[in-house]
Amino acid sequence: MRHDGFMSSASAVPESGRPLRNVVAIVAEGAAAFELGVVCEVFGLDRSADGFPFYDFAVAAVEPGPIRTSSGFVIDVEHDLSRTAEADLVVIPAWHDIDVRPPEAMLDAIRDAAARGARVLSVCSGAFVLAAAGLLDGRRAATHWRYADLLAERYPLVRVDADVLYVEDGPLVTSAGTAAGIDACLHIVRQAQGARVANAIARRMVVPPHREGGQAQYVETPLPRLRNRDGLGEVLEWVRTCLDNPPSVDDMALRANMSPRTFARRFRETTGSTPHAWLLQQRVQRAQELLEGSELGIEQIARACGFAGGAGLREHFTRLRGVSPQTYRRTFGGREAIELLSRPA
DNA sequence: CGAAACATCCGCCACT
DNA sequence: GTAGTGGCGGATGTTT
Repeated sequence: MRHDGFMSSASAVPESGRPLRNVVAIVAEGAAAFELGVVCEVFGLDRSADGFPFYDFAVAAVEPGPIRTSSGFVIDVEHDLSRTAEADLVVIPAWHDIDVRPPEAMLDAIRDAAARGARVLSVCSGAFVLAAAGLLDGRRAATHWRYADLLAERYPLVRVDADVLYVEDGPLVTSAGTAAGIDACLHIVRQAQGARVANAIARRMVVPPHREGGQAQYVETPLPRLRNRDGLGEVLEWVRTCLDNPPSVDDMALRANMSPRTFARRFRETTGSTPHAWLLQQRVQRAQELLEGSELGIEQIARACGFAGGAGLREHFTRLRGVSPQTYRRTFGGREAIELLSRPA
């Protein structure tokens, strides 16, 4: 398994395509502070000292200068849209008024970016900007549930999916309201820099831990009703109930009604990890929970997580978390533990 | 710690 | 021709 090194995965281009270094968020008068904030949090902080990838991040507008957010405060935008010319990812955090057609310069900028092969991400009502540019024609898309019907009505060629947190279709990623933007941003990081970097950033943001491990759990799990497009999510849930006696990869494939080979492929496509590597992550996470929240001994915890003895647990816990189980329990707790786990191994 | 037995992963390729 | 599937085998990783 080679998904555990930040340095290697951060510098190399992973399996899924182009590098991700240059990120631009486009804003306009009435910009949504939270949606923009999410993008800034994921891509705009320099965490390189901790071994995270560094993004060349900028906020741009058609006309640089002061822009008033929907919350009333003013931000000073330094860049104009020429800044998007070298972007690997262009983000439309939201659009202040879906009845107002975005300026042609903005539409041109994202069309050019997409034509160049850059990725384009929208959050919430930002999907209307992508749709106005014609980029979503014939593609699946997500937006805030309040706007889903309207988006489908105005742009009949867009296949609006109202159930998911975000949708990836080709180079385009569209996400639902506000916080779903976090999931979409992390998804893009996961593809470009690997699941482990994405998970670590998620930890750093103190996003609930059950969101880690892959999109299958939440992309394919609709907000209102439960539906699993390929049965993967159900299998993941099932595996979680028997971590003390972990199923083999073949068992999981059987449960998913797929051949082991296809199961492994599906698994990588949706989670960015391999079945066994993911399973180990789950077992170590369970151990982590038990170390914090129970009085069980290391041996007992090891057995509860499917290890034959403390040695196996120690090896994997240390590798994946950077400290031994003992040290973790003894030295760290609560907030400090979160801080510790944010560091590369 | 190493060794041996066992499981997983992934490129390759034939097949639908 | 293109796209998806799944078997195979050797390198690699895991368990005992």
